Amino acid sequence: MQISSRFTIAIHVLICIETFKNDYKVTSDFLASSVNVNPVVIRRLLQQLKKAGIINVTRGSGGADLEKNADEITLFDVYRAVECVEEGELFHFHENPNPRCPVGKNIHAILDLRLEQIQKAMEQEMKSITIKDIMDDTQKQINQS
Amino acid sequence: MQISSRFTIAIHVLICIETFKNDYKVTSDFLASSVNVNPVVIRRLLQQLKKAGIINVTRGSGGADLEKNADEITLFDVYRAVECVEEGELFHFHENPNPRCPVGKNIHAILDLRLEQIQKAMEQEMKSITIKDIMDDTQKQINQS
DNA sequence: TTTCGATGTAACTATTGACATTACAACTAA
DNA sequence: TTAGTTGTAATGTCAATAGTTACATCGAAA
Repeated sequence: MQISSRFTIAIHVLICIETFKNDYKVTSDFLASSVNVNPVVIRRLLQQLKKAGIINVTRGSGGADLEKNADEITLFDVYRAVECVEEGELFHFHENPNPRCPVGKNIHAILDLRLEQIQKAMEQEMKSITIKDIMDDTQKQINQS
Repeated sequence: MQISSRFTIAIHVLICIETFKNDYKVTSDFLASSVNVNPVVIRRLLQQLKKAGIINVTRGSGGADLEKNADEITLFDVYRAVECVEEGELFHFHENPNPRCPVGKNIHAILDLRLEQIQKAMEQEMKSITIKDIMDDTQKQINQS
């Protein structure tokens, strides 16, 4: 099972918002066209990003813009905002192991620390990358192509 | 979306195989009882671990045992063996972004390196932990409880 | 103050993947 | 040959993602 495409779509959306902020009104239709999904999917996503304090969405006249500076938004913030994993737990634990088996009884206690260690490694890496970094990558890539 | 419980079940199974190897014939029914899932789920999992060269499964008379030493099996080996993520890609990319949008056209090239960087961080951590480590944790935990 | 373009959200559907379960052929040792 | 086990196909159930339609609500401009 992979981490939901909501994550990559969210990054795509944030890059678009920042890239086109001076030239276009960045609406859900505009974004939906770039990402190539249904506008409602984008609107739902924008709500999640808004709740997390990452963007503003303007009702009525329309459009979205960043609430924070691009270098203050990390990929971890985005990841958390779009709730790709339930309750922040990357690994799905099998429930109800047999309590009468010494391994089954203790497996949760045994593995919790190790799984957390792995998850933390991933999250640390996410925290080290900001939307600003991706914006810079984007400029380079667009200039090249 | 979380990483499949196949991963934690596989670790549970390997710990059981090693813990009980001298006292029981470790069959799919035995394992199913400890994990508390259907024996067929265990058999399918055992096949994946076998294909990866991690364990042996004895047809006919039954039972499973490790093919390598516990300190030569990393959590990454297990993770790969049970194919928790499609084609080794942790992140699900949205397909068909708009090629006429400068962001949509380049988003894949822009993000690929960064996502790989995050995935690698997680995989490195997985490679640093072996079944032997978990076995040691298990002994401590069982003695305590 | 009406109109227009947009957001916010509910409702429904389709699709996909995980996991459970039944059934049975194939195999091995006693 | 028999009993116990593995290997695997077939089928069912459930949850999550994502697509779509529909419409109430909002805000700015005509």
